[in-house]
Amino acid sequence: MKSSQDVKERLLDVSERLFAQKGYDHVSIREITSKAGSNLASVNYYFGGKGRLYEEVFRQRMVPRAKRIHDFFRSRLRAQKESTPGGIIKSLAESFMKGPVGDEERELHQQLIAREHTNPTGALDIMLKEVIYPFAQEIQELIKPWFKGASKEDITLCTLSITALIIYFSFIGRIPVSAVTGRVYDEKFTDLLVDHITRFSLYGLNYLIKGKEDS
Amino acid sequence: MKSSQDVKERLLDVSERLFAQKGYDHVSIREITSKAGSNLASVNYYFGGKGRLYEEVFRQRMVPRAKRIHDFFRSRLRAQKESTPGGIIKSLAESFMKGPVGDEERELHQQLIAREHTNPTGALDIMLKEVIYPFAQEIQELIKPWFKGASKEDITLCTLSITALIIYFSFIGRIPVSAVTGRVYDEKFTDLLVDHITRFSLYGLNYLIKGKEDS
DNA sequence: GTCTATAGCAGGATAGAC
DNA sequence: GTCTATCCTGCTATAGAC
Repeated sequence: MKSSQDVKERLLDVSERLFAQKGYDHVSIREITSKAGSNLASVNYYFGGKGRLYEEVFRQRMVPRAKRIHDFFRSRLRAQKESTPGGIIKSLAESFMKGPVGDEERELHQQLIAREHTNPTGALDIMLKEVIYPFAQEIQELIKPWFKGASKEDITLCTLSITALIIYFSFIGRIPVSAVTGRVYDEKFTDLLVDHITRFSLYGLNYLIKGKEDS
Repeated sequence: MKSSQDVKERLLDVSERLFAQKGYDHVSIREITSKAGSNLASVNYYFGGKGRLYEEVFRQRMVPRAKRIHDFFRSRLRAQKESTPGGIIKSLAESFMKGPVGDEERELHQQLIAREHTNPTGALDIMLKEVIYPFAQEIQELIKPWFKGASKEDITLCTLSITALIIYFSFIGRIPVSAVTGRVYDEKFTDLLVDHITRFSLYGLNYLIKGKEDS
């Protein structure tokens, strides 16, 4: 039995994958509906158009998944006795790069986010408001107690730098990263990257302490 | 007098701006030719199609501009008595974020590069081979002597991390960066970012030295 | 070399039968 | 609710006049 719920869910699943793989413009309603095994008119019937379907993918798939990653990060953190900066960063990198979702799903997620960064539609705003902004606030609060003397702005920028590294290495920069290092993104390389990001960021954070000493 | 050279040049200039602003798919030959004041057929006549025009934009505009930025970096470096890691990184960030081109041109350049990262066509390969790869090699060679004990791979990853920060803060991450910091990208903020990237990276590099001491 | 007119195609959306 | 047939728009590319 395929209830109308099933059709909607399948449309969301199929279109999310296609949007991530090929980008919004390169996916046609014809392709979505044929792969979802539904009718050509179904996208318009259920969502009111291709653009609305895209938005719903963010609301019903991307946001909840991002929240799961967020929760995963929190539980990781609780598992440590004490949240040191190193522990925070490592939990962060691992949550994003090896988090609570399958490899393929994570890749879809990162790909769509990356596309929205360079081709922003309204959908990025949904993520910003629902996930990115609150998450950023939380990280800042976690880091702050360790760097009492640092300004709020410096802490914010450091937080952004850590996410920049994660986003770049986990997806946006894949092509140049592979080209320059000569490596493919297998599990071993991902582990190496998590390790690198953690250490580079951890040392980077030190400027919050030592920044004022030298000139 | 408009020689055929003029038409070609105008087509390259106009289309580069449009491709950067709207992305390849959202620019039509009609718009390009009308803004360039040339005929609808001129793109096909001179370049052999929209795709070829796009490639030529990279070959004739992006690559030379990137080489100018590269040269600017080198001259910056020579101006210092001694190339310390801090000097190298600062020159790097400044070359990209305040380099030898006007603000609008730099924004176009970064925008196109960013689009190619998430929507790769063959054009990114041109940049990789002609600019990105050789540039990355050069930076590595510059940094290497300062961190004798570090592995080649770690140095490569650090180099990539520095470029990741530059790329993220200068364009890809603009929307989240503005949202989280509450600031707009004016000259003052750009200066602050250059400063932050330099310091964060400089401290980050330290793990190349100290990495082995602590477990 | 330059231009117009048009071929040829693909896509989103919808009307209306069932 | 589901499906098909079709409309309409917008695009690239090109043929052929000038």
